[in-house]
Amino acid sequence: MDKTKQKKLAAAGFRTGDAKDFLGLTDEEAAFVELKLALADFMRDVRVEHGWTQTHVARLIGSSQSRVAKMEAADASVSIDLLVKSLLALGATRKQVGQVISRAA
Amino acid sequence: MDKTKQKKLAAAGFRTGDAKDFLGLTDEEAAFVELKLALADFMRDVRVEHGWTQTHVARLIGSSQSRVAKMEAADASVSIDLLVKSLLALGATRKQVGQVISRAA
DNA sequence: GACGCATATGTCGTATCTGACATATCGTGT
DNA sequence: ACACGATATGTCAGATACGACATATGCGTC
Repeated sequence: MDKTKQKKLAAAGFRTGDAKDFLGLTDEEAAFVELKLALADFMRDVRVEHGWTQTHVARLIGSSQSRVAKMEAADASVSIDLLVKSLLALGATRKQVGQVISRAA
Repeated sequence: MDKTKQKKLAAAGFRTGDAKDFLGLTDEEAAFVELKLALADFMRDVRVEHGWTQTHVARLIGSSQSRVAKMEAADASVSIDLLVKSLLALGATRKQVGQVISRAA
């Protein structure tokens, strides 16, 4: 597993290296986490491409800078609902969201 | 708006015909609801194609029949997280989920 | 190395989602 | 008309996600 992904999975609430994950992380769970990471990355891409700060994005979507940071980090406390709603609020289309999810890691 | 979609939007917690919706339902909100409806429909398709009852699906995903019914109805109380997790647990792939979301209504 | 700005992390009270249960409605066979 | 399996709807206590705030870390510029 490459280091970047490992770091992100860790941030998402899964620690690589302890027994539970290697033994118990099912295919669905892995797919779910990667799907969430893809949305989080896309969220950051959209923001950076517009040259926006996290604080500005927070204003646009009616949230706070800290939550935006957690969204981009795919923190365990952020839902896919929030990511999708936020992306749509930032101007992404439903089609784009679907494509981001479809794309293989 | 066709009657079927109208009924579903209503079930999803939006009542057509009152002022708030026609005045205040933004494009993002509409896109979000339709995205959720697409997942709900897909959930039903997967179940029916396998010839499963809602009770059986509930067992497979560790939930209850009533929640499965609400998922398929895109009830306001079900999250996209739950829909996606459930679909993955039923054997749908991340790619399929993305395609369902991408597809236009 | 102090300042300013952007991003990350921790915590908290409240709001929303969850599975479960009860119960209602539908559909179909007898 | 009745029974019965499947699906829908209402409700609730506990679980989880939310925005907000405080604070920490990074990172250029002076």
